[in-house]
Amino acid sequence: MKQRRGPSLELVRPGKAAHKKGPRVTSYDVAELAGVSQSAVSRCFKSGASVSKKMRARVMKAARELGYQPNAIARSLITRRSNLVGVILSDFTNLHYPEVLFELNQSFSNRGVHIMLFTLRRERDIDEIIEQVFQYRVDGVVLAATLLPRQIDAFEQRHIPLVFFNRNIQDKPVNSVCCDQIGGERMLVNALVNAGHKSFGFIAGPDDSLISVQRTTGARDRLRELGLDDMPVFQGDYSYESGLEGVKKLLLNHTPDAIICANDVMAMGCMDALRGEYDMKIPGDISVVGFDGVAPALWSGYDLTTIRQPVKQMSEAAVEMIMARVDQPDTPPEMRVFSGLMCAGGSARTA
Amino acid sequence: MKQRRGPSLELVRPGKAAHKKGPRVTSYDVAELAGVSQSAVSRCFKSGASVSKKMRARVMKAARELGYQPNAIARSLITRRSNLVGVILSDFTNLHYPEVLFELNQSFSNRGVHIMLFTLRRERDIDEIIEQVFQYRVDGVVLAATLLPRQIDAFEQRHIPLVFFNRNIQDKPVNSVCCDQIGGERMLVNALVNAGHKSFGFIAGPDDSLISVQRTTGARDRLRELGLDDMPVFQGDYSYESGLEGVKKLLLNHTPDAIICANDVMAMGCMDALRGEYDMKIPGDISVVGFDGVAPALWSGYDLTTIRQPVKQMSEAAVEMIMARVDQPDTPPEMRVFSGLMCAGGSARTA
DNA sequence: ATAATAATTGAATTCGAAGTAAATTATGGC
DNA sequence: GCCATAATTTACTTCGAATTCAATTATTAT
Repeated sequence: MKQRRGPSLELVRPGKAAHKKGPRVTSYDVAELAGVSQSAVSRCFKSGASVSKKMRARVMKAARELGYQPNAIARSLITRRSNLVGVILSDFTNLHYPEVLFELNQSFSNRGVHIMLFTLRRERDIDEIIEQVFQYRVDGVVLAATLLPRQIDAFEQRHIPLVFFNRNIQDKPVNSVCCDQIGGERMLVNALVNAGHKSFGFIAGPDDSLISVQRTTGARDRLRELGLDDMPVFQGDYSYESGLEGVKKLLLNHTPDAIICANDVMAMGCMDALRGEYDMKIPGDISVVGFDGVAPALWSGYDLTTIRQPVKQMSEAAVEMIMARVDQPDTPPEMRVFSGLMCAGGSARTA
Repeated sequence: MKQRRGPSLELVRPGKAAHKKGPRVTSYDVAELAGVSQSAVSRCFKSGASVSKKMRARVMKAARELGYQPNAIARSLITRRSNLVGVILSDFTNLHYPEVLFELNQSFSNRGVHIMLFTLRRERDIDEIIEQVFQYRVDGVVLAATLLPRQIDAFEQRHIPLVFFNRNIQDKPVNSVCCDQIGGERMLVNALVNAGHKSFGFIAGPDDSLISVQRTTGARDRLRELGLDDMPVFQGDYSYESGLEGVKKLLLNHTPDAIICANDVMAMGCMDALRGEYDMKIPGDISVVGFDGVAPALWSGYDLTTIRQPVKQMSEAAVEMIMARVDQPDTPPEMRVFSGLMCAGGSARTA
């Protein structure tokens, strides 16, 4: 086992500790200690590389002694793969999104990919956020927010895989994963009508929310098909408070026997208002249904009849689509629509 | 305005488009188009740099034309600053943590720092997560999870600023931001006792949760000081279900006139069980209090009496501490304890 | 044992921006 | 207009790991 002084000397880089901070352990340090080349160290940390086990053992021992961890930043630079994805969420206050984030994180981390989180304070911050996303050379982006065509183009030009979460974009072929909003509302309406409900009220989300628009028209169209009267619509903003407010507005003129809410949070506000301020029995006097299937809605306190989005499957699908594009950039855009699961709770009379 | 063909030719790098992917725009491309050096481009994108306005204008124009965005990965490599921080969360199902994450993200992004999210499936995954955090050379880490001394040491050796969120570590000086769990419980107990409650029950979190231990002893000690009987403790796991279960166990033998829960989610489970399965009036027959101040607990359906953690201030403090250490590595560890805000709701008789 | 082949290993280069020091240009004073 | 000083600008090097290709070593076939 002859020592190789020569080569190992050449490994000492010129201005090593020249910079500011304390000594960081690099692959050169490991190489020097193990008496091998830097390339060898690099190869030892790559799975399918050609390394003898003697070499691997020596390098790993040295690495362990020095507490070496390969620098993912440097690796990203040369491989052009950051193993980072951006997740852009517009509405973090809606209880639904933390769940989405959690599931996305699970799915990505199973593939060794990490999430950089971006939240939008105001919708118009999006351009700034997009710039930052670009700067970090993320491998892909999952968006639960809306983009303008020119913004989508920017992603395409840079070949950054993009998946929209619950927003389908018109006039542009893009990847998206959606819950079938319309189908979900139709299920709810069918169940309500079958149980004898005749008069409806609707509490919607913001009018610039495509999800809300879809849920609203989904319900309205089905009611029309069934020959029922048009329902009054109150426009809320997905918040609990707007659920409370919606009830007050809807009960001003007439008394529906069912209120359909564009999401669970408003539905819960709605229920609290009906019980607390109108002393109505749910579902005896009135039925309430929501959409999303967030945890508190399923608790026995609310026991909300709702459409539960298959968040786990949707997240997994989004991740699959991103990764497919990363590995195979010419994968064509696809739209995957998942049916929600009807959860018949005690908040509505259903048949 | 003479053209400088010579120098700009030398800027063409040898094996430019040799790699795999399509052409990415780099500072060299911008330099070439603007007819300046790469250094100049770099300086134009740095705030306090010495650049003539003529130069800046020319470079910016070229950059805009090419859609150039500086590569944050390459920048991180040379500056040794990633502007990334890791946030490690152990229990994402607790509604409290999404709020923490959101506030942390707000505070960090105000400082141009981005969050890499890590969640723990099982507590023992922590070592693996730590490795990944190290690999990305994050500038700091916020932890809402527990660490062993050896793990803390690893962070110190690498000079990675660390802040614990609601976990105070014994026997080691570390940065932490906490809500005063003990003080909070004392406030609750005082209010309950002042209103005449005499017999208590407690629903705790997991016994390896320091927060739960502190909240439990905080309540118990105050009860003892006030000369009241020791309270039975049911050990839950912070989940809604364990709140339900806790009620069943606590009501088996005796009937307390107040149940204290180690967090809001269990308190809500507790309330639902009392109302739904025991048909008890809250707060007429029994009082319930929680801890955290999560959104649903403050809704009128529950209107829970609880201690609201000042999440925004705590997050801002955590961020400040991280950034202080980044800029000034020898900043001594500090522990910042924030008092919670007592929210007297309708779930408890209080005075 | 020897040639032919396969498996390892290493030197040098690359990713893209930033810092350093030297060179150039602009400004000021007289 | 000329020298001194300040302000810009450039060439070159650096950060740390991966990769290419040539060199070396180990295996196999003959």
